[in-house]
Amino acid sequence: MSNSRMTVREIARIAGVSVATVSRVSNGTGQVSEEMRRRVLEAIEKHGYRPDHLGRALAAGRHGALGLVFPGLSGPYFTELIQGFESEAGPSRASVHILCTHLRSDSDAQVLEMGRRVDGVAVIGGTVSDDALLRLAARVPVVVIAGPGPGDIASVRAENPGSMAALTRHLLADHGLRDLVFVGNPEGSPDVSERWAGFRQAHRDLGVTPPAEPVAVGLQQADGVLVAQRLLVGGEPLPGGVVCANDETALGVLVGALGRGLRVPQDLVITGFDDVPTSALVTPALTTVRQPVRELAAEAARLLLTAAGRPDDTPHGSLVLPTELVLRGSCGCPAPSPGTAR
Amino acid sequence: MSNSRMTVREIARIAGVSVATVSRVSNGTGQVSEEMRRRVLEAIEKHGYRPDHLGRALAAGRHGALGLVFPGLSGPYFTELIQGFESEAGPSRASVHILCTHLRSDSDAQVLEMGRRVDGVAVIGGTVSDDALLRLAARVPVVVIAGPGPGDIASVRAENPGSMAALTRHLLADHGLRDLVFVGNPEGSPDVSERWAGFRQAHRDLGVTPPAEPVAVGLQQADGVLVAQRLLVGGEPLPGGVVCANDETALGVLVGALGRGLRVPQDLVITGFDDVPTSALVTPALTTVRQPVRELAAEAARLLLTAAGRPDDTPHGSLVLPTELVLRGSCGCPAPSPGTAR
DNA sequence: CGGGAAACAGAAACCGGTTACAGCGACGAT
DNA sequence: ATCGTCGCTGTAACCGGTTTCTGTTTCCCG
Repeated sequence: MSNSRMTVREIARIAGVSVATVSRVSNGTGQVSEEMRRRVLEAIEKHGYRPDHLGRALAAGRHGALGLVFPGLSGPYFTELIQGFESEAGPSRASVHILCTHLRSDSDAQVLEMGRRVDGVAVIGGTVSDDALLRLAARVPVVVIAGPGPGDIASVRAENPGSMAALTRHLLADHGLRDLVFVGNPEGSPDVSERWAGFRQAHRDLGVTPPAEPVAVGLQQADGVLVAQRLLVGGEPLPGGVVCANDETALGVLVGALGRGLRVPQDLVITGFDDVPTSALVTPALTTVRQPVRELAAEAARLLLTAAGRPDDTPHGSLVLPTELVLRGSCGCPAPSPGTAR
Repeated sequence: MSNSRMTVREIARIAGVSVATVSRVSNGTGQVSEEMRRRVLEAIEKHGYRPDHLGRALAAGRHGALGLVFPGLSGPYFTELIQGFESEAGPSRASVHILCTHLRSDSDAQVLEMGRRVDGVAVIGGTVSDDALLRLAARVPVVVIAGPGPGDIASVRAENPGSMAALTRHLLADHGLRDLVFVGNPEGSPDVSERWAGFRQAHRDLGVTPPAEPVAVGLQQADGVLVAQRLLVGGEPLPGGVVCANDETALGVLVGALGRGLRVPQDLVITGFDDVPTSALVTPALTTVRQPVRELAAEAARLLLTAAGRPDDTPHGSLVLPTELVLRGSCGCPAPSPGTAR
């Protein structure tokens, strides 16, 4: 029963066979006679032997693990990402290492260190330097999630500028809104940068002058609440609409606006990006862009797992998953009847 | 420069020394003459050698890693937990493995498997069976976060029943409210179970009959919105107050209530538990109980790291961190002036 | 009955580090 | 001059598995 200190050699001694035979039985490889198999299995069963992961990994030259690097922010987006990644790695018996860079300066070194503990690393765009990314890719397969990979490093991303442009055009043309503000920091992440670009492009396409600067804040719900405080007080005229870089800030703005007695969308139009579960449920429901976050991470894990199998090292190319414009009440579109809301 | 296939023996051959010397130099242990050190460092530098983690771990008999098991739910609570854990493990050069059970049936086996890849495991209460927990603890140090550990397994938790009772007494006695409902599923997690107990205890202490059943829903913001839909429609009389098992559902209920034109706290009182960042920023600000989530996880990591050092295996005892009642506007207490809100 | 192939078991090398132990030279003390 | 000590270095064993390679049977077929 004492499973602690059991090794192949110990089991071999007990079963009266060689270590090779024990290994073959425990792995189901090679040819073993019925008699031998029985003896070995009996010893294994009796002493609760399970092969040590380290020895196995060392011999195989593989860790059986994937790494996931993300900035260390709160919210549904990142848990969703983690779970999408994990749900794909788990069935392949690969464990998942995570690293929160917290946007610290030594994160490059930490990522490199992670590179020698796993068989592949997925990095959220904007968390580590391009230099570190390239050095990392020299050792293990690397995939960038939600951002561009430098060099020929593979990337998995959602379609951002197109759908953000479509959303902005919808507000400008269909609802006739003007004086839109964009909430989000384009410097902070490639995703936001692309959305800001799409936002401006839509303006130019329609001959409208876009705002010169975004409202550069973080991506958390609390940031949205702060924006509402800043934007909706005093004698300042209300903006025509608040286009947020993600749903979390949009929900923050929404809560802040409703809490100040503003009516959405009559007094203020608000839109988000991501389509997190809450967005369909609030009143008014949030107009947003649906993004397959879980799929993004799952796809990254799949790429890494296949790349880890072959010596043909890093996967190439850039995979762009489609997004979908979701029009709900918060932009002024007629809200679907509550029963059919998804 | 080719760091790939460099081993101790290779470096030793190049530098013209023995593997022992290389190891001593790279680890800074033992006595090495200046001349030897120089030669070795030169070879290491020139060929970009970094010792392989697997070989080192195998020799040391330690993985240099901690595991974190959580159910796989979204939201700020879990990202907070992950980061608290990671921020403590990182500086000790321990990597963090995560496992989302998704409340699947085979999670016990997965947890056991994780047990042989790490030096210690932290498990969120309610995610794996007691049996699996005990088997796991036979191999590696184990700490339960936010829940009771079976046997003498250590646990780190926040004070739940007392602060929830204090909050409930405040609503019943100070605000004179009746017909409170409790939102949360006591079966789902030990935390919620303790809070439900505190809620009922406060009723009994004041001679008020508590509700027989909680509104048993999940812990996500979307669940709160659904509760608002269910609770606040039609001819049903409004409850006197909605006491939520955590802030996320409370924020969901708040958004749902505000979206229906209800005034909080005049028409409906809402309280939460956790004090997530958003709760202080919404209007009205959410009355809640502050819980040191990050600290909880960090403390668990610390316990595991010290336990992993010594052969004295699993840590014992149960550590209970204090919580703090935070009275804000959503229960009817006078809201602090906006400038001083924290 | 002889020959070849297939089935099976074990010894030993290997994965990439760490470290106990032994050996060797230089130095100081007796 | 001799002995002990100290400082440094190398050899080899070890961590716990997998796998190659060799050798022995056994079986089948001509």
